[in-house]
Amino acid sequence: MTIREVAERAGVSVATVSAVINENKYVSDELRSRVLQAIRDLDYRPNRWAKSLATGKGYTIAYVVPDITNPIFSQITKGIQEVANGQNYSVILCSTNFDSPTLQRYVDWILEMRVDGVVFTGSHHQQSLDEMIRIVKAGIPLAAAMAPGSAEFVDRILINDQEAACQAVTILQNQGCHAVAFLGVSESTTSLKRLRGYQEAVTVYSPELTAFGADFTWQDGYTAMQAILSRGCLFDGVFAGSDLMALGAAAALREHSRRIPDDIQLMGFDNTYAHLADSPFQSMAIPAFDIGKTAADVVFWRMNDRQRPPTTTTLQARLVGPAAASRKGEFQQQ
Amino acid sequence: MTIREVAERAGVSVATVSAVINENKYVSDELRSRVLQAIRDLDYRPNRWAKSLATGKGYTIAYVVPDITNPIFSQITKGIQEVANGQNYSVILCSTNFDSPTLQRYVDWILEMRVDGVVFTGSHHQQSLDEMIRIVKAGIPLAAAMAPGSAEFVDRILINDQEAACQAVTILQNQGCHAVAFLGVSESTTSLKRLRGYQEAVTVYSPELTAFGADFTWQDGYTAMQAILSRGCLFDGVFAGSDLMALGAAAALREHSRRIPDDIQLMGFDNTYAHLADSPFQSMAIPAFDIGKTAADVVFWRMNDRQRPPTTTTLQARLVGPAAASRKGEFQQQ
DNA sequence: CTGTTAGCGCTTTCAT
DNA sequence: ATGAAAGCGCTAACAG
Repeated sequence: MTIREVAERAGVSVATVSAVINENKYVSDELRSRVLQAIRDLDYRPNRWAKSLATGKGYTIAYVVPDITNPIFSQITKGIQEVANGQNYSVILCSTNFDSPTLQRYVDWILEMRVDGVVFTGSHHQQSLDEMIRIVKAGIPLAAAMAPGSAEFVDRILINDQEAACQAVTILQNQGCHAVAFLGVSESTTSLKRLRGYQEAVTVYSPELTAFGADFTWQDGYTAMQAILSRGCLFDGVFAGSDLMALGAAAALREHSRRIPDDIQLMGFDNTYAHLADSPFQSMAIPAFDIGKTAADVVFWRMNDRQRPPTTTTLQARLVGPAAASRKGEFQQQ
Repeated sequence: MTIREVAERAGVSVATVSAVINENKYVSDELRSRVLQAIRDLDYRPNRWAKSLATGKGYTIAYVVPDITNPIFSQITKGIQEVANGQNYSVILCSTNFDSPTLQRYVDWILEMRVDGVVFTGSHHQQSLDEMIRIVKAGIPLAAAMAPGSAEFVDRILINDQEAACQAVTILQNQGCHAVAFLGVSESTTSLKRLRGYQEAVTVYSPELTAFGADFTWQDGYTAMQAILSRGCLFDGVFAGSDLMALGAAAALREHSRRIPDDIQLMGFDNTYAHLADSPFQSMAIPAFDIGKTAADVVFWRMNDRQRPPTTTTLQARLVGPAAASRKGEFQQQ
C-alpha cells in the first residue's frame, strides 16, 4: 500500500496525495475529497521509514533508564510520554537493567535511529557519563534527569536534595524530635547532598546517629537502623534515604520494640511506599512525573536552540504526610 | 555521514561497504580493512530509516500496556526486552494510561511504523479487542499477555488463575484455616476465574465470606474486608485478589484487632508487596518476567509461521511465603 | 493549483 | 570479487 497506489486510485499525482496528508499545500476540495476517499478505500497508511528518510525527522525521543521497575523511573516515563505525545512524538524505552553492554547497545541504537532527542537517567558510574558524551557529540539534544553533579556539560533536571533533607529534618524537629538519626547510602552523591541538608538542620552533628548502606534497599535500611540501635544512643526520629529503607528501618525498630510514631517519628524519601506501611510515615515526595515532563520540555527546547549553554532546572521535593497520603494505590490487572 | 562518503574514503563502491557491514558477501581482506578503517575514521553509523526502507524490516516490536507504573507490567516489559534484544530487536513502549484516544494513537503509530510484532496487555474493554483486531488485520504478529478470555483469535499467554486460586485456598486450609474469605473484583474475568478456583477449594461456598471491589487497589481491599467484617461471620483466612488488596485488608483487620498471622492467615496475589508488609504474608506470584519472555517468543515464532492457528500458552503462578520472600527490594536512585 | 522529478541512504540484483 | 544502477516510499523544489 503506497502513496502511488493512492494517487492512481484517486486519479491525481503523488504530490497531491502528500499535500492532502500533510495539509501543507493548498488542494482543491474536489481533489482532496477524492484523495481522502482513496485513502479510506485502501486503508492506506504512510510509511514512517520513507517519511523519516525524506524529511530527516523521526519524531521519536528515547528514554534511557537503569531500571523501569523502579516506581520513580516509571513515573518519569509517564511524564516524558505526556509531553512527547502532545508534540506527536513517541517515546522509546531503553531500560538497561544496570548492565553496561546493554547500555552501550542502546546508545548505538539511538545513534543509528537518528532519534530526535534523549532523556537520560543514569547512575554515577563513569560509563553513564561516557555514553551521554557520545550522544551529545552526535548532536542529539539530551536532558539528564537526576544526574550526578559531574554532568554539567548537559541539560540537567535535579531536585533540591540538600534543601529538602534540611526541611525534612526540621519538620521532624518541629514535631518534637530532639535527636534525628540519618540513614544514607555511601558512594551516592544524592545521599551526600541529603546528609549536608541533615547537618544543616541539626544543631549538633553526632556521627553516631548516622549509618550508611550500599544502596537504597529495604535491607540497607534494616541494617543501617540496626547499626544505630546497637550503639545504644538515644534518638526519637529517623530520616531515611528512601521509603524502602524506611520500611527496613521500621522493621528493625519494631524488633527493638520501638513504636512508630509513638516512640519514633519516621520520615522516608521518594514517597513510593510510605502510605502502604502498617504505620504510615511521612516522606519527602520526589516529583517524578514533573521531572519527566520537564526533561522532555528541555529536550524540545534544546531542539530549537542548540547553542545555548547547558541549563540546570531544579524541582522541589515536597512533604507528604500520613494524613495527606491517598491510600488509593493504582493496581489494575485486567 | 552516509555510506557513500565511507565508500569514497575507502576507495570502493557503496555495495562493498554494504557487504562489509552486513557480512553477507565475500569481500577481500584488503578492501574490508580499508572499509572498516574508513568507518572508524568517520565514526559512521548506518541510517536505520534507509535500511528499514530498503529491507522492509524495522527490527522493533511494540509493547502496548495500560500502565507502566504497575510492577507486574514493568516486569513483563523486562521479559520482552530480554528476548527482543537477544534477537537484535528493540522494544517500543506504548503506555496508554488506560486512555482510549492514547491507545488508538499508539496503534495508528504501530501501523505506520511497520513494527515487526506487538505484545499487547489490555483491559477487558471492547476497545482493546478492537485495536488488537486492527493490528492483526494489518498482518502484524501479535501476542496478548494476560488477555481476557474473549481474545481467542490471537496468540495468548495466560496464567492458571483458577487453578492457582484453588491451590492458594487449599494451602491456607492445610495451614489450619477453616473458613477462608475471598476478596475479588467485580467485572474482572481474572477475578472470576479465581473465584471459581476458590469455590472449587472450599467444601461449602458461603457468599457472605466473599466481597468485591471495583478494582485491585488498596482501597478496594480495605473496603471489601470491612464489608465482610461487618457481617460478623467467622473466618480465619483471607485470600485477596492482589497484594495491594491484601495490604488494604490487613489494615481493616488491624482496626478490628485481628492479628496476622496469629488470628488470620493472609494470602495475596501477584507477590508485588507481600514481603514489604509489617507482617509479611503469603502470595501467589505471577511469573511476570516469564510472561513477557514467552509473549515475545511467541511473537517471533509467529513471524516465521503466519498460518498456524492461534495458540494459548498457560504459565503457572507459584506460592511465595513470608519465609521464602527475599526482603531485598530493588530500589536504586543513583 | 497540480504534476514531474530528483533525491533521502541503503540494499540488492546483475553484469563484469 | 567488485561495482553500477535500480529501486524502497515519501517529500519538496520546480515547472507548468
